[in-house]
Amino acid sequence: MTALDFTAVLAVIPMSIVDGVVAVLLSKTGGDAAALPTGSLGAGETLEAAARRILSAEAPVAFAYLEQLYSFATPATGSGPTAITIAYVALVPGDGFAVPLQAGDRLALAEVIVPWAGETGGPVDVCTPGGEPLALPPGDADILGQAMLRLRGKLDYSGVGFALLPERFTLRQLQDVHEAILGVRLNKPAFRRRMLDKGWLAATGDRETGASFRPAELYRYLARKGA
Amino acid sequence: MTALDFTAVLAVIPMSIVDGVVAVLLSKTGGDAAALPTGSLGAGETLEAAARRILSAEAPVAFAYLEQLYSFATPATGSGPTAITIAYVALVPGDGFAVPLQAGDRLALAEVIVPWAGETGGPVDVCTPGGEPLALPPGDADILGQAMLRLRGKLDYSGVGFALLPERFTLRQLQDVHEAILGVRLNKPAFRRRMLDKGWLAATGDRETGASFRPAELYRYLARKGA
DNA sequence: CGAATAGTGTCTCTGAGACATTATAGG
DNA sequence: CCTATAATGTCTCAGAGACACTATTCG
Repeated sequence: MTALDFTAVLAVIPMSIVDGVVAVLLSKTGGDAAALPTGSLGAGETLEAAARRILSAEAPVAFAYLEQLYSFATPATGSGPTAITIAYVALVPGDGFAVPLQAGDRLALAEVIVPWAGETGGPVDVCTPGGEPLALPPGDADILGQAMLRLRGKLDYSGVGFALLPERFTLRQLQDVHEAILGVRLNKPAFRRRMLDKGWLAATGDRETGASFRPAELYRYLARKGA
Repeated sequence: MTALDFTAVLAVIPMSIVDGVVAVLLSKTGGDAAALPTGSLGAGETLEAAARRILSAEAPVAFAYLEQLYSFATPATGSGPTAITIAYVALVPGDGFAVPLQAGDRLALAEVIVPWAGETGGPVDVCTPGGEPLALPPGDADILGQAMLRLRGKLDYSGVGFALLPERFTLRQLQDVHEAILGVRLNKPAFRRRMLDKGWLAATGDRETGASFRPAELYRYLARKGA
């Protein structure tokens, strides 16, 4: 068997929590159409380095936690060579989507609607913050569904949730992240106990400001391996 | 950025449970050295089809459940192009390793030794059934570690364990699979309750034969989506 | 009947949901 | 004092570990 040549494409999924729901940054491709940001792998580049470079070019967020999702081969269509696409999830903390969205109009903020419960799996829908459905290229809805499935599965044993929060956060913010990803409402006392019992959190002693009610305490995430 | 050309390699990890421990089939590369079976992606081939073809060529087992594991780019070393390697896990049921091992001497049966507990992650060691350590190419121990991590993580919510068992099996065999993958001993009554409560199993009414003691009932796995 | 393993009943402990109660900020 | 939310105490229930016990097959 001889080694054939292929093109290598990376698809990056910039994800964050915006207004209490899971949101992604998409490249505008038309009026009500958008697509995942993509780019080509460079020679001598690792996959993660390429994903980070493409994210900076297409959706320049200040910081993101990257995790490889899935790879697939798109068989050659007539002329061109077969393309290998490697999908990466980029978890953006806090309100990191605000800056790239203001910087230009190439990007579209999209809300992710998960039409299945638990860890069933399958494609998801996306719409604008106003509720208008967005059209995606074939395959992108499945990739986004895989990303949601991965997030739901890793949420309560791996600390991916903290990649979506700022350095210091309240337990209510942490619960909002979990509820947005899981798509269910959680019990507050039980959630607090479970999080604190894991030993991943350190109280800072400081409290949030600007609230017109009792301010919540701010916590830090004690980084563990495996994100 | 122009699209560059890369070579695409698939690495397949044939895994099974042999004598109560996790075992892999490796290609012999020397006296005490072995490597994961690999092959090139063909034009117009999907990744899973290529992995299945390579498995048939390198380690011809009768049946295997395939699952994509991870992809990485090996930067070009001087002359050749950058290689993209996509790793697949092939779960082989029952004693499916027996036939390919007898068919030739290109293959080595190796036992996987996991030096970390739980879902810590990291490279693993391999040795012959006799206990002799086997040398692996750089990176292969990490890929095998990722495979073990994936198996441990998916074991109790996804039914991957059943891909390592024959069509009909006893609850003791199922428990042996779980104990081999998790590397811990499990409580029998609790394990039985948990498995039966999931609703994934159907009793066949038949019992195993050949035992010199009370024969156990045989169960079937009620296939669910997501393997 | 003895040996070996299959399969079950029961106690206990832990973790989580539900609900009520107390605490603390601004207006 | 009122309101809204933070934070906690307590009851209850479900799931799992531990352990002992019964059941069934072969020799």
